[in-house]
Parts: sequence; C-alpha cells; structure tokens
Amino acid sequence: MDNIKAQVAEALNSLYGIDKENPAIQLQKTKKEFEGNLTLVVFPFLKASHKTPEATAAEIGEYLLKNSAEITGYNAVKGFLNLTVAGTSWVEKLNGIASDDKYGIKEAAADAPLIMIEYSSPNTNKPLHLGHVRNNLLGYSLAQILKAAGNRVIKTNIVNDRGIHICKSMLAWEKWGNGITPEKAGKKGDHLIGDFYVLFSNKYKEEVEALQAKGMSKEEAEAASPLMNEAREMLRRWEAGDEKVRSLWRTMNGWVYAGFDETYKRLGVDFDKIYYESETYLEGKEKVLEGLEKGVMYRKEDGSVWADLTEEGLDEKLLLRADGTSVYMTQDIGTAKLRFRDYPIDKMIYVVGNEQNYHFQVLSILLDKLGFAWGKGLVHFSYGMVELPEGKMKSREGTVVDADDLMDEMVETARATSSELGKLDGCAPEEIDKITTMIGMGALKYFILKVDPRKNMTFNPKESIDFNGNTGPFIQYTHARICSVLRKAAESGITLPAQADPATELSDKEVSLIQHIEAFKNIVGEAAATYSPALIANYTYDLVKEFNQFYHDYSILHEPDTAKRDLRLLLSANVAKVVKNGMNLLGIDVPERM
RNA sequence: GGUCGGGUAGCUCAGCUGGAUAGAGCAACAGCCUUCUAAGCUGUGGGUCAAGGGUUCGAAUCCCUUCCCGAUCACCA
Repeated sequence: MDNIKAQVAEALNSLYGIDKENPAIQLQKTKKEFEGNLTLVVFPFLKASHKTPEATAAEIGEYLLKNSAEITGYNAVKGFLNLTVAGTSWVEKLNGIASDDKYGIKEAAADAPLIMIEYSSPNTNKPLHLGHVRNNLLGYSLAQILKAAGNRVIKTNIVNDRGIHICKSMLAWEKWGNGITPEKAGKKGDHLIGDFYVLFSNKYKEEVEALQAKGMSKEEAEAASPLMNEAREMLRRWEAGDEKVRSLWRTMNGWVYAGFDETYKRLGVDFDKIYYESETYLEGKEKVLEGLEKGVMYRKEDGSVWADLTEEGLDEKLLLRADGTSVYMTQDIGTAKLRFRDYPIDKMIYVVGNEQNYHFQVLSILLDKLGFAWGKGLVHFSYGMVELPEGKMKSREGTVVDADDLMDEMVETARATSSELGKLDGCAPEEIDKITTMIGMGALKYFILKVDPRKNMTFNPKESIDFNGNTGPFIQYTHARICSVLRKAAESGITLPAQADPATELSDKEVSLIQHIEAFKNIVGEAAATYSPALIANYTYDLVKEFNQFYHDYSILHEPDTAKRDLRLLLSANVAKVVKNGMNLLGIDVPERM
C-alpha cells in the first residue's frame, strides 16, 4: 500500500507539481458501495489542478493507469477517485503476511524506549472487584500493545499494604476471629480479610450510633469511638515497628497476597516488579526535603511542607504534615524515586481511575520540578467507572461485583452454553474446562476492553454474558471455525501452502480480506500511539465479521480450482493468525475448537 | 463556582488526525443447516449525531455559546 501511495504522490507531482510529502495525500479503503480497492480524495488538489473534481480525478486516474503496473482500473465519482489494484499485488501482499508468523508484532530493540506501566494497585483490606478488573485488563492489554509496537515494557504494581484500612481488618480479626485462617475457613485470604473489614465497619457503626443515642453529635461519637481509637493506636504501633503488630500484619497481608495471586492468575495478568507502600512511603519524605532545599517547596510556620502550584494554574499542595508524616502524594513521589533508581525509565504510565485526574496533574508537575526526566511526560491512563444498570456499585448496599464471583459466573455460563449446543461433546473433561474457561474469560475481557476507556461503562450482568454478536466468543468462534477447516484439509490430504500463486483470480471479498489483515500492522502502531485496546478489539471484530461473510459465500475445501482453493486456505489461516495475535494483545486466548 | 471527561438508534457501543447515503451488536420481525462448526449468514423496521451559531467545496468530527451527566477541587488513600 505504501508503494501505491508513492505512485499517487508521483502522479500528483508530475501532473500538478504537488510536493510528494504533502500530508493531504490520503488513501482510504473504498466503501463497499463503490467499485475499486483504494480511494483518493481529490478535493485538496483542485487548487493546483484548476479543474473540476471529476476532471481532476479522471486525470489522475488516467495517469496512474498508464504509469503504474499495479493500478488496473479507476472510476471517478464526484471528487473521489476509486482505484483498482491488480490481483497479483494482493496475492503478493498475502504471501508477505503469510511468511511472517508474527505479522504486525515488532520485536523490541535493545535500545527501544523503556516504558513502565503501573496497574492494579490494590488495597490489602478487601478482595478485587469489577472496577479492579477493568484496571487490570486495561493495564495488561496496554503492556501487550506497547510491546508489540516495539517498546520494552515493565509491568509494575504498587500495593497499598499499610495504613488505617488494614489495621481495621487486623483489629477485627484479633477481637472476633478466634484464630481463624483461610485454610480453616476454606476461604480465599483476600475474602477472609474483606469479611473482617466489613465486620469492623459494622461494629464501628453500632458504636457510633450507641454514642449518638446518649446525646453525642456524630462527629463527637466518631472521635470517641473506642474501636476506632484502638485502630489508630494499632497504626501508631505499626509505624513504631512494634513486632507483635508487624507480625500479625505480615501474616494477614500474606493471606491477602495469596488470594490476589489466584485472582491475577485467573485474569491472566502478571507483573515484572511489585512495589509495596510500606517500603516506599518513607522515601518520598526524603525527596520532599531535598525539594525544600532546592527551593521547589516551602515550609509553613507550623512546620508543614507545601508546593506552590499557582503559577501552573493549580493550588497549593501539602506534602508533609506538621508532624512530619507523609500524605498520598508524598508516597507516590517516593515510589517514583525507587522506580527511577531501579530502572532507566523513559516513560511512565499510570493506569488509574479518572477520579485521580487532579492527583496526576499535580504529580507530573512535582516530579518534573524534582528533576525526574520522565515526570513531565508521565501518562495518566485515566479510565471511567464501571456502573451497573441500577447505578454505581456501593459496598454499603452490597452491590459490589466481586471479581472471583464474576469469573466463576462467566465460565459457568460458557460451560452451560457449550453443553446446550453440544459443541464439546466427546471432549475430555480437562479439555472442556480449558475451553469453557477461555470462552467465559474471553467474553468478560472483550466486553470490557472494546469500550473506550475514558467512558464510564455500564456492566449489565445479563448482556455481558451474551456470546453472540460483537463479543469475545464470536471472535473465538471464528478462529475455531478456521482451525476446523484447516484440520479437515489436513485429514483429506490437502496441505496448507506456504505461498499462493500470484496469478490466482481473486473475488472482491478476498481482496477486501487481504486488505483488512494487512492493516493490522498499522492498527497496532495506532493503538500503541493512542493507548487504545479498544481499537484492537474493534478491528478484530470487523475482520472476523468480514471473514464470516466470506466463509458463508465461498467454499474453501470444495473449490474445484486448486489454485483458488489453496489461496482461500492460506487466506483463512492468516486471518486466524491475525485474530490470534490481535486477541493476544487483549490478553484473550482463542481456542482451536469450541 | 473553577478544572477535566462524556452526550451518536429503545438498550450497549463504534466512528472523532474533517470526506461519498452516520455503522455494528442486542432487542423485534422475516428468511437460510443432505455441502468446510447456525456461538454463523441475509433481509426489514429503527437517527434533529444534546441544542444553537461559526469555519469549509464538505462537519458526528474543528471553533464559540448554552444545556444535561460524571469526576475532581482533603493535613483520605
């Protein structure tokens, strides 16, 4: 396609003296209502041609027909020049794609940009929910896409393992847990800890209500609550390094991590390096004091440290409290310091919800002022909330969708559907498990990733489990279908050719499909440049949709003309390849049968 | 109120670096399995692209104004 663009540029230059690098030279895929493969919009060149749109289009078309071996026809509709490209060119493109197993996927060079992606970032006091699922899927997919575009990528996770929230769970466990463990309870550790967190909240609420009934105001009651004071005391002891508290903390966090690991594994996400806030929160303090010396920050009379961002159109920002303890922002600076020490990062991407837009705006400025090379250009990959049809998820109202439950449900539905359709009859049980897991997880992942991350999305438990239409299973199904054809071919002794004969006659649908898979390379680049898994998702869907039309209209194995048959087989195999590679960028596996 | 996102079919969403008659899926209705997997394919109906103005040969897309929804503006994380 690039060479055809060059030929068009050559034509415009020769006819009208237009600069060959003119950005207005844009070739797009011809709409299906019109004849041709590629369309040039000629309006931008009318000033140079001094002719009507029709005459200009015809003139360029005529020139290309004469001077280009690849252009075999043209038609001009209004200001649109539709070009037909020779079939041999298309077959050669297909052969090129076929000879590259990882078509569209670049290897990272040793000196490629090093990008660190932070995602997931859970608190250790409760299990992961639907919002985390979106975060994890986006982060992982983004990493896959950036890698495929030739970058070196480090996936990282910052675990918020310290603070009052975990003390609440610890206290509740001490008081009412009777020494229970995940093993004894037969429960994942993160869920067990989550239960104690809820228990604390309920008991605390009871206390506050009881105190209010005795005539205290809500604020007074909250301040007087013995339970909350005990939790605060526990935090103080934690900070002081009290071994008993630390030991309990380590044990309970350990339970949570074991639970998270299970969830991560099922989700198919992983990390190259995990940071813990308990290890980074003190680092920020040091960096802030350094900034204080440099005059980037200033100290108020009460001893607190601030940054003045009014020049940047923002407010003043607190970085150290009067008692010298750090706040959220300080911790993020500390984490940044460690990361920069550990890796020569060129770019840092934070996958964090849009409720923290302001935080990252500030963080970017502060890191820049503190001398981090990548601070100014840090990317906050901001995504919207996941809402339920009834509205937002609220833990108080018990409408939070738990990640583990959700995955169970998706896989269970996949199993039920498969069994209903009888698709996996005769498969070994382990095989059925494997495939239904792929389908259930594929449905979930695709449903979430196909949507523009910026938007709040509605998660309808019923619709997201739909396996028809624009869904993960539909795409997986097409892959399985192609694999089935390839199996049948092998069974009847037809070998998949490595290359197709360039003289083979092509139908419009075949040309269109070749054009489509060829575009994968550019789509990967664009998805990386715009940080958009959704682009990959929608591209793959369109490709698969088109393949199914082709599959319906043309016979592959029963085609009597062996050159055509071989080409269709090769084309199908390469559609499957691109589908697999594309879905891999979303973290979705594709089965060979379903 | 300030700042940042969003508003496209009944519902969920594409399209947004300006290009031809705004696309899918779901839902509804009507068809297609002695032939490579019907989780598929084909067709019908469904739109003031929030509203108004501007720029342009051309605007869902760019600019301005207004309206609606969300987030945020903590010595919480």
